[in-house]
Amino acid sequence: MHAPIFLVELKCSFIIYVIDELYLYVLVCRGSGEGERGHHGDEEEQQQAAWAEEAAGVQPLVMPEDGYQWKKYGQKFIKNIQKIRSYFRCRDKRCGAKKKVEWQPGDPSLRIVYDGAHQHGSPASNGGGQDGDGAANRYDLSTQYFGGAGAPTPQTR
DNA sequence: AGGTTTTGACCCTGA
DNA sequence: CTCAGGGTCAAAACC
Repeated sequence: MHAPIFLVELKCSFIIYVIDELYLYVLVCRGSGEGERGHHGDEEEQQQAAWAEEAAGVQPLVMPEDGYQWKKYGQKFIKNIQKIRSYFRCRDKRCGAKKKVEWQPGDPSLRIVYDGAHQHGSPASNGGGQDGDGAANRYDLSTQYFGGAGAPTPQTR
């Protein structure tokens, strides 16, 4: 049923499947695009980064930018699929667009599900806009994994 | 001081 | 009717 009706390749790193008008699946495959990370910060940061890397598979997971600005409002470990899912919502209140990003610890691929359509133009492609900052929302998912799923979100309800 | 992100708890839906 | 899973909200901490 969910047959991709559209396929786009981005920089050989991203493959986007448009399943529906409102749903978009993105698979991030880190094959040749090796990002350098020789960052030296505090000891704690290094330690956490190391743990995060180890947990995430030694590869940094960064949410691909799509020109929109998102605000994270939740994260959960979906044990059914053994993946961590983060919930994002468009910064624009007028816009009811939502976004779910899920990834598997130790797996460099991401799956992004767009829910709903934006009611405004892309801030990044706005010629005379005010913001136009599409590179602002960089979510390092690997660190999030460390914080959110270190203990598979007990969620003892 | 303001805004954003993170974490935990609560609520709702489906099986 | 009960249990489990998923999603959202709210408060606290950090930048």
